[in-house]
Amino acid sequence: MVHVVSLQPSFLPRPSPDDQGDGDALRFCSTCAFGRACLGDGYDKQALEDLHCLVEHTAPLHAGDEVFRYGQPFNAIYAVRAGMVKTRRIDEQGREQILGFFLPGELVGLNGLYSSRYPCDAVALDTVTLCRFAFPALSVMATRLPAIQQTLLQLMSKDIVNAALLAGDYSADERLAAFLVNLSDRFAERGYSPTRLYLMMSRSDIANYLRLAPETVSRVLRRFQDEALIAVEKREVTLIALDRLQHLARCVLQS
Amino acid sequence: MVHVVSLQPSFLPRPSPDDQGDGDALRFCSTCAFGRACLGDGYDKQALEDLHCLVEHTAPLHAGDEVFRYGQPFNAIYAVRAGMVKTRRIDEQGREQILGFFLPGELVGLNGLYSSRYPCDAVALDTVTLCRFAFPALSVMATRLPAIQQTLLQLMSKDIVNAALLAGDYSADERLAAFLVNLSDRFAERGYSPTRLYLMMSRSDIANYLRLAPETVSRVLRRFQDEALIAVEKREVTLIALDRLQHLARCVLQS
DNA sequence: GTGGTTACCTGATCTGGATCAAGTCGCCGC
DNA sequence: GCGGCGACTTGATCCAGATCAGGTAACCAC
Repeated sequence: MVHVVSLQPSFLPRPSPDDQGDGDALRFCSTCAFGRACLGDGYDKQALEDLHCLVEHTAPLHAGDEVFRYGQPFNAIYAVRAGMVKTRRIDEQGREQILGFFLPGELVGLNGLYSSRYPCDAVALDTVTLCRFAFPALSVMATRLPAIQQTLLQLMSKDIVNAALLAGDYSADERLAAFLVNLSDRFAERGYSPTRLYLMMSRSDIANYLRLAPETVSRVLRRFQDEALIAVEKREVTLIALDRLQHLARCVLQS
Repeated sequence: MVHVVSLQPSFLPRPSPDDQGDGDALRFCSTCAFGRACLGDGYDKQALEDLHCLVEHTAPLHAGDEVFRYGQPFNAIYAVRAGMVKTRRIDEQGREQILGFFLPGELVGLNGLYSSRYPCDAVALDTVTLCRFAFPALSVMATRLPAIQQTLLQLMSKDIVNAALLAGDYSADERLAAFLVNLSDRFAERGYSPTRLYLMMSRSDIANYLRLAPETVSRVLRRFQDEALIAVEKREVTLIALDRLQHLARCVLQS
């Protein structure tokens, strides 16, 4: 398997002397989807230790590297530690369909559980580091640590709801506004600025994800800028009138 | 809560003398999403008994009745026993968005887990009977009976994959072909004919679900019939050239 | 029967966004 | 500097599917 990443178990000693066993683990884990579970807010010691043994930190991936690939056996899910990941499906005509973008703290790969093969590729958009949670080990652990089961079920449920959002028939304006507001929310959740977004992905990726043409994305961004909703500087977007954007996006995002 | 259905616990005596405690339970359960678990292929007796106590059979709903409603607290998922259910979301403009159709044996309501409120309405399309699995009781049981946890996770994972399918930018022909092939597959899975489909839902519902105009659905069905792919008689559709339909749908359905 | 209602079909027109076709800008290599 | 390349923008044209506007047929109430 050419694209399997090299893994470094988190319980091995690390070079840097100032990290207590795990670099910026505390800072990261507190914003991670599994945060509550990993940090062990009052869970039983043994299970927690097992969970920490289960997690492996991957060596950094670089832009274009694959986390996993369509059709590979599903054997792990990944939490993004740093950088951004996109998932995509290539259909029989060779057309790419982008399914989602994943920020630090978010979980990639849950959709592989059904069919026990990954139903899409996951690709690093820049330099990315990940936490790897092996399956079925994690699922076994979930039976012992109900908080983990709960987290898994909730995250998947959330993905179902989110997937349904983009499926609606919305206008280009609504889609793009929803995209920006959603990113803003997710950045904010993880402790980043909700108004200054750096879009790691290309315009074509955005367009593809929103099922629009790249030209349309350009034009709508332009118009949003003309209407003083946002300021665009290459891939850096500043949300100026978040309220008006939210209003535009309200139909898409209400959930 | 006006719309809560009346429930009849399955372990109470039933009127009909010829059913062994649960009517056509065996026939139904063998095709249900939880089938393996409920029929207890080699699971521990106690857990199985608990599961059967957990399940409640609802009194029949009639066309238009609601199984659950947007915003209600999430407290159960439902397996369809007979009839068909649709889920829908009404957005702020009052526009209806149909999220899915559910056949006998399929599970409705999993998307309520995240947020612990149902994110959509579920409505009976005809006379419908259901099995009700209470939450969080079911989730507690899942920690004791790993097969149930596995089933839950897989079903949700499947929903994620499915939701992504309709989100692609496909032509009206591709969408409708995929819709018919998908229904055919699901009917076949549950032991119904894969070629003679009775579409319980209206043309508008189909159109809405596929993000098309009702007129477009009419026209495409007409064309499919002219091209001898299908035969349409009101709501009864016969798939004549399933292979050609599958070919049309291949980009949408490959998963 | 009549009138009303609901579901569906079909033709004519319109339009949002795709597609086609040049651009511009920044960046890297040399 | 210059040429090439990839990401992005901008304008002109096109088209799949939406919308509009009548239809028909089945069904129910009275």
